[in-house]
Amino acid sequence: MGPRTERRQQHGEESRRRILDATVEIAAERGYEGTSIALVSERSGLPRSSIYWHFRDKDDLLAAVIERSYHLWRERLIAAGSARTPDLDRAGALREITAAIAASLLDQPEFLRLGMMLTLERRPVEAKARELFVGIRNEVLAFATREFQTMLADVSAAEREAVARKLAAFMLAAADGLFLAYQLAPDTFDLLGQFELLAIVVDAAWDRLTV
Amino acid sequence: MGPRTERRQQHGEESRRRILDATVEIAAERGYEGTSIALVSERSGLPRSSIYWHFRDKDDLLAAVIERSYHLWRERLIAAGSARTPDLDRAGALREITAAIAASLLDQPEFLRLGMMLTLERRPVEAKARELFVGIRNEVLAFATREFQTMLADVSAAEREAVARKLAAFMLAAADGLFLAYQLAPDTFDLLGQFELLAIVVDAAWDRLTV
DNA sequence: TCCTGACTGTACCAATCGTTCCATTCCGAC
DNA sequence: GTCGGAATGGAACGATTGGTACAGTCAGGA
Repeated sequence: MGPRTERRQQHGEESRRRILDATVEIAAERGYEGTSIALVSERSGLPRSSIYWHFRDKDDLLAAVIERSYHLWRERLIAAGSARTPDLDRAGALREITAAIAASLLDQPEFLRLGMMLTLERRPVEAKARELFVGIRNEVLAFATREFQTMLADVSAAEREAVARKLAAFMLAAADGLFLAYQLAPDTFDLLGQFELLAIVVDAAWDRLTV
Repeated sequence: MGPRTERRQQHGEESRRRILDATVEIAAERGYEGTSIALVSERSGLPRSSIYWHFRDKDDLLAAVIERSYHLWRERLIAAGSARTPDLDRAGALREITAAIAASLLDQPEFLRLGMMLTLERRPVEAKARELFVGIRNEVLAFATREFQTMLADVSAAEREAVARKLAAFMLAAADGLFLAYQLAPDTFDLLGQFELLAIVVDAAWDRLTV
């Protein structure tokens, strides 16, 4: 890998990035079937043939978009969640977590938008992109479950995992729902306030499930 | 309207129903753009021209589908929610409500599936179908808010409406999220258990918001 | 028997779909 | 300058898209 390939790759990567930028924008607006290669070409300024040079086919392109938007969202979430106040009580910790999720979703909404669309769109030939999202989603759920388990020190080991899993699944699903409601009416839906309520609600459920 | 028109209308209504049946099935699977007239024709067994005889265009067809699936779901929800146990405490009442919602969604999932897809799909030319769903959704929210207000007798009138609206918005959004998670993994997601948890959670939030 | 209006069947339209092909351009290495 | 691979440009492909036009079928009323 001399400097030659580096420069060439820089040029190629730049085009690839522009294609992905255009695609994520379109796909988050119009779903899988609504994302046409012609529109991607038009909005990225690159010819159709370039798209097929960088990606095998449409399915491959959409999968790449999911992957990249996931990583962008994940970085944003980690950035928002890293500044944790030490020695916080459970309610406070939950409030910080939900605030971080809300911030990451406001900043990088494309990943979840796209993932939800792929969740709902059940085409006969299952798209690679959908499978990718399902896998990522399961990882996130497993991560949240582990986090909750460490916060459940006072519960017997037997029921700890079950409670943690149930709470994590609920919290993730509820966060999805709040995001969706926000997509429906961004001007009137109080996303941040609802995420605060989510923290309160999970905290309360904690008591009721473990007593 | 003599017997002649009746018979003819019966025939026509039958065709119209078959078209709507096929469309709702396809649209709930593939979204707006994925719903092609050719596929609707094939699955309903009626020629394309009949579809255009019954509906002005694709947009009109989709709007009709939304409307009918909403009414079907609504009937199912009312049926599930009408058998309310008298003199139940708040927690019990909430559990009955969430159970009714869960049952209606399991029985008539198409309405919410379709509505969510239209919520996420933001095409430049806003479809009539989407506006219809937004309107229905606002009605449901208003209804839930009113119901909650009557259950908030112990709260001062000033904050009663605000609290009821916030709780109703949260409950609806969370229900959407649970439904979505179930769509993602119907085999592993415990929809009924999660809806029970939703009842518990809203009951707990009630105390914390009104104290 | 003929008329009428609801519905069906066929053919057609321009536009767009995803994809392929291939000639051309670009640019660093030699 | 020449070579080679990365990348672009443009044309073309067969299939499918939503939509229109129109003739034909059918049943019931006059």
